[in-house]
Amino acid sequence: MKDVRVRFAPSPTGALHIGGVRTALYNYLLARQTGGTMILRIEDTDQTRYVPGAEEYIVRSLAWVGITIDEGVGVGGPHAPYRQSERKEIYAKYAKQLIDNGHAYYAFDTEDELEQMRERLKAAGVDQQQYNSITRMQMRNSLTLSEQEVKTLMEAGTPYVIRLKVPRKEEVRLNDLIRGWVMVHSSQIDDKVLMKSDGMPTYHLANVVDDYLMKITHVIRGEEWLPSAPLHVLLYKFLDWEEVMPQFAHLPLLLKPSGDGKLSKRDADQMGFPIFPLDWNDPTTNEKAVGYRESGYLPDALVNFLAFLGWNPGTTQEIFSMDELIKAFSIERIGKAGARFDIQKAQWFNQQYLKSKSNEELAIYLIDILNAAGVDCSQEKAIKISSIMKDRITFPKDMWEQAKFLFFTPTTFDQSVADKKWNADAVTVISAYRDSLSKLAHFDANIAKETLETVTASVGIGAGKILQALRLSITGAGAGPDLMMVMEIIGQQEVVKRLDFALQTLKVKVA
RNA sequence: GGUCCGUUCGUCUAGGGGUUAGGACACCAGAUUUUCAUUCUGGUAACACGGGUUCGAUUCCCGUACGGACUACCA
Repeated sequence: MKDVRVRFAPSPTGALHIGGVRTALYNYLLARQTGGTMILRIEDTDQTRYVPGAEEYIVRSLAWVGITIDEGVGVGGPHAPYRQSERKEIYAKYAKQLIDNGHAYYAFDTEDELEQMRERLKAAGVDQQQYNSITRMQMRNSLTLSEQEVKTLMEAGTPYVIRLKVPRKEEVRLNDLIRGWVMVHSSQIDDKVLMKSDGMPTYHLANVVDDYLMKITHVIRGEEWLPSAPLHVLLYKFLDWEEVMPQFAHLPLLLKPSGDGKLSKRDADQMGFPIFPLDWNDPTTNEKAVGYRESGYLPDALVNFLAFLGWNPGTTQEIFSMDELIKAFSIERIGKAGARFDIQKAQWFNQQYLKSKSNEELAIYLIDILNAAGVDCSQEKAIKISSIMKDRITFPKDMWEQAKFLFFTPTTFDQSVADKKWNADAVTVISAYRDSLSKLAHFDANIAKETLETVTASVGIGAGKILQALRLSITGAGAGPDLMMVMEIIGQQEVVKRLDFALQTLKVKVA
């Protein structure tokens, strides 16, 4: 195989969608596996949809998930510029070439005229209302107008577009890497606009020209492009680039959790999960969206999850680092059917990745979170907290949110637990335990435990019977991480203080 | 409507002419845990339908149904 060159080519119309991240990932995996080149190209040919900050957002998002770019916007390269708006003249040149070769033509039809044509066809019961080999002969273009008329119109500054002259009868074939041969009859393809009246190319022309000039070998993109792929094949042919045409791989779509339709921001909002990799403030609507990063997803976990949405290695291994993905990836093993987006699976991956981290690593996350919450914490203490919370969390922030009692003395107690477990025995043991603890010269989890055993033995009440009451008095809740470690983290004095408080507050019909 | 693509447990999927149709998530149950969580064990659960081809189809072929994408001077 020639040197693989792939590209990710988003348009900067907003934040990068999670589906786009997956597309970028598959491109990246193929590039890295083959020692090829990963290119980032920005498809900003629609000036009306340009959103400030979107391009930068895309670059930052890719960097966050660990997709590095070899060539393109932000890094440069031999085929610069990589922003299509800066390549206007290039497309114009090839459009002109197509016209000279009789494969394209100028069209002067106004929006109203196009609308009228569609209405007319619809009224006549024609299946497809398109600008094609038949209808173009009834429109105002350089095929129906005389050379002189065309010249006059253009000199008068009449707006015009350039359209592809799609042949009337031709079988267009394309061998998709994922779907096999796809055949479409040219009569089904309309005379797509190649150059818009503002002098910018449309996606179709720009993408073919750039892929050719940038020597792209594999076009890996979403399935929504499949219907227009035959058009692109036609373009390669008319430009005489057929032999170097890239291979196509149209990825199955990421579907809503309900399964009906492409995953959209709306669905994500409704179901309460992120759709963008990073936080995004839309400058046009002023809407704020929370990203995967800010929600507490680890980039490795997100990547692992995304990679498995539409692809699998054929083994039972589920956890893959980026390097392992690079080794295992293959286009052949990409599925054909759309994959529903299941956020629960993403959470499971996140949990797995979190669990595989060392306490020291987790402590770093925790300290960040605590700082943001304005809470002080030593590294030593953060490491201990990480160790007891590690197996109970899905997101780093859980270490804080589920363990606030480590920092604040509880002021209330879970009533249902109190009702069930706070009884005379509990009061007896806890009172005695409080007294023993207060006299200790040294204190840690082990000592706390030994002391409890001694106390329960001496009063003849099983530790199991009162442990939940003890937990309640220390944490305010009936469930939580290892209680002895909790006591060690809180410290002797604080524990005694809390026991006093609980004994006073929960005082029960002890007698 | 037209064109194209698709269809294995609820979800992601493996598999493939003869299998107890495998795994993972989720769910349920049991064990461990002083609790919850983790972990372990077990369980419920799938080849859309109809024809063909075949000794035999979930697997191959053809239809049907259903779903999706596309159908702009948007990408």
